[in-house]
Amino acid sequence: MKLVFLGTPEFAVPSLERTVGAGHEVVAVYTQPDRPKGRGQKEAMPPVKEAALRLGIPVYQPERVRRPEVVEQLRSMAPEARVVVGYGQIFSREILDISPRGMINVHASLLPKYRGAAPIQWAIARGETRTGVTTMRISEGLDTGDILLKWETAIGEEETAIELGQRLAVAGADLLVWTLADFPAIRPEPQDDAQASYAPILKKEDGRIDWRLSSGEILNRIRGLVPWPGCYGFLRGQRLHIWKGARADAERTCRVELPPAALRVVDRKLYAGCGGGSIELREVQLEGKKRMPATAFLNGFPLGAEEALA
RNA sequence: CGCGGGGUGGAGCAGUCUGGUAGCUCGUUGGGCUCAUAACCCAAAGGUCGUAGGUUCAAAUCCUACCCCCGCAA
Repeated sequence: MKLVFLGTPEFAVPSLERTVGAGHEVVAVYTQPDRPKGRGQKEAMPPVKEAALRLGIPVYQPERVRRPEVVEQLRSMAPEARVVVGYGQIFSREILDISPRGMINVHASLLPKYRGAAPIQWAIARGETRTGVTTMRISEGLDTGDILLKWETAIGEEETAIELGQRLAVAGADLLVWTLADFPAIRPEPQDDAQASYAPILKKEDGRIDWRLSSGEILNRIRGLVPWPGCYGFLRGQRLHIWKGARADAERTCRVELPPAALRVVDRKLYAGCGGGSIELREVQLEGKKRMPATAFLNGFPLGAEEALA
């Protein structure tokens, strides 16, 4: 099938690679423009662009896809369908109608659950035990299009958003190839809006831990919000990232009871109080420092008796 | 030239402003104590103080250049 691929992040790379691998003719890849990135503000190309260059596919990086000349360019390519995986720009009606089979999207959740920009992270952060990937036809709403295929999987108890993201990227790529192969036979199914939930784009502030939450809720956030924004509190005015936590009673029968946000060292382990109980902080990172095991952190940062996070 | 912090025995840090014997916590090794121990006591090993140059009687510390790591921001 003659296709145009639109995507940007790491998550979209397997979809692009497998689509090509399945024998489809990807005539062009659209992705976000190179942006100054990271420390030093160096220009960096999106992961999908790197993959496309590797595969020898022409890359287009319009500042705005909705501009008339870009729409015209897309139309002139006359693709049978267009595949969208995390492109990062909103499409106009005009664009949606260009190809006969429309635009096919891969979304990292079981729609209509977790519509939006960060379905993987929020599924974990909210304590879901199952999730999946969905292919759908893009409509004008936010992830509201008719569903084509779904694939479901369990979320591991210790699985992080990074790990789940990698799994779902591959699963999504497979599902996409299936969808393209069976396209004429698939009956698009409208989403049940009553069942919908949202996974809004993550903000730095989403990582700030509310220590009144239960230990389970906090641990879910720690797993779900990696690698960004991560979960954090403030210790003596400095940001302290919590990269890895564990149930306080995981290995021992003694529970450590602390008031919310209080920090305490027991048996060389670092505990933080939360709503009803506490969690063990396994891996932390003080602002400007490297991430390190809590034991290493404690060696160079002796904690007072009344220390607490804010 | 986006803002900022940092590179000191195996790990995490102090010491740098006010040059002059390299220190702390932990780990490691040996020994002791103990029914026992990740606990406690004693002892030991282990560092060209990121790299290169400069200033100085003397540089981890002051000056110059470079390399690497990290937080913010995007």
